[in-house]
Amino acid sequence: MKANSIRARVRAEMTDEIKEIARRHLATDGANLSLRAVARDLGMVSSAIYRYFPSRDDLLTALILDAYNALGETAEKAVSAVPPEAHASRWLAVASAVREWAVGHPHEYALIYGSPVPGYRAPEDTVAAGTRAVTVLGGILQHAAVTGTLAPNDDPPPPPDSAADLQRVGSVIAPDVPLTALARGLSTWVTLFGQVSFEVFGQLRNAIEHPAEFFTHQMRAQAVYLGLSD
Amino acid sequence: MKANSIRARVRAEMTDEIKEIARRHLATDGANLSLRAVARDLGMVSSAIYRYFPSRDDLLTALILDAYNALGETAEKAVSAVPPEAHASRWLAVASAVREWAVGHPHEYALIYGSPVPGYRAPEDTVAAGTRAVTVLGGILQHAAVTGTLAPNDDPPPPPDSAADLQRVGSVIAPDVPLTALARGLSTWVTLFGQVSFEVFGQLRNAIEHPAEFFTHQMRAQAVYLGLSD
DNA sequence: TGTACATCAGTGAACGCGCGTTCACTGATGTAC
DNA sequence: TGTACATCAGTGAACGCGCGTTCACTGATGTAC
Repeated sequence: MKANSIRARVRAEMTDEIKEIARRHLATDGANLSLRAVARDLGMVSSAIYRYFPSRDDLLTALILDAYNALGETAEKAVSAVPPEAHASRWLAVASAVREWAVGHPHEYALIYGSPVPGYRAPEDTVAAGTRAVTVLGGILQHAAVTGTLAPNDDPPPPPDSAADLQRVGSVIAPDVPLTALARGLSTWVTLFGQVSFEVFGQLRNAIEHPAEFFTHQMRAQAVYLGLSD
Repeated sequence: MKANSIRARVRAEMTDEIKEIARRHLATDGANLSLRAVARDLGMVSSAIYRYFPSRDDLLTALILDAYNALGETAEKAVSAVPPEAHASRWLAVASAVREWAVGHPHEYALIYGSPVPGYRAPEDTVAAGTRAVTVLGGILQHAAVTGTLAPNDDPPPPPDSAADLQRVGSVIAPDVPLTALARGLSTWVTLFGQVSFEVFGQLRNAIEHPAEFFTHQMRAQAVYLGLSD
């Protein structure tokens, strides 16, 4: 039993090491990661990897899952470091944490928010992990709504199909947030990732030379747009 | 001379056909497109392609350039179909055109707005082609500003570095638009592409089931945010 | 207008390489009695 | 506690494949006199 758990621990460490090296290879190979190259860096023969991952795609799936969870955890940690009533600051903390993680892990970010890998179909559990981060924003809006500090807006109501979509999304993570505020929430969420993608993917080159400052300024404006304050 | 131009025309047609087939291959291979597969589909031997493109990377560059220009042209056409004073409608037309092009050409969209291709460095002329689309939004804002119909906002002024960035960007395409409006413009631009990327890259799956309607609603809100009206 | 020559498109073989995955194997580590 | 057996990690060879690029070539098309 004890001996068995040692074996299990070694196995877990080895699995982590494989993923760690594979992550490093994302920088050079992108999503068409080479198992053999990873094995080479590990000093093993390529077939040895099959003791840990049944195929290349499974290794990729593990990396994707890890990336979603790392980003989700980052967002959760960032939000919990700010008092719950400081809604605007909470939002700013989440947004900055997302950006910093992405800038610090550009290839992992590309894996989950970049072009889909052709021929690769993400399993269900990655989808679940992918919702951790949005849920954090939902929580902020919900808290602001129930404490009566969410500034109202006079946007026109969303059209019926969108209203249904928003209702469904909101019912899980932010049931007390009005539809028009939810719409703004999603818009802001999209803006956050649009901003991060533009920066990480190099779309701001020759335009914005101080992306961090610009980002903060834009996200502060989004806090106002969302109706959040401290 | 005349005979020469026939040869030139045939050559141009062949070049187009290669690119056309290569574009089709983007769907299955993504950015690591196979020259040999393209040649196979053309019914030629793989080395024949080298008569038209000096290397695989040059073919890729041509595709990227074409994609930027196709998107830019789409945006320019969309805007010119709406009267210049109808600023909100012009914006909506541009946004919808961008989305429709992206949804209709998802792999070309991924090529220019997705994850950067590892090891590939885009030449300068692609950067220039990449600005065609934003320039259209700049033109709308500029027209609204000079005709005095751009609704003012009371945003705080951007911090110094961002102000300089915005100044530089704006001086070319929208010199009479105030800085805070430029900041909103960029934010909206980012939101547009964030929204499109989320849809095309499948990030909205299991959330927004009617993306077209949702998109229009969001872009209408952005028109208000920008201070545009008809 | 007719002919000699130059240009060009496309061929086919070859180079050297890397890839994912399978399989029978060795030897070490853990388990059961 | 000691031994026979089962489990497991890692090896090394092999399979069948695809890739980008080069090169000497053939034959058709265009150019110059």
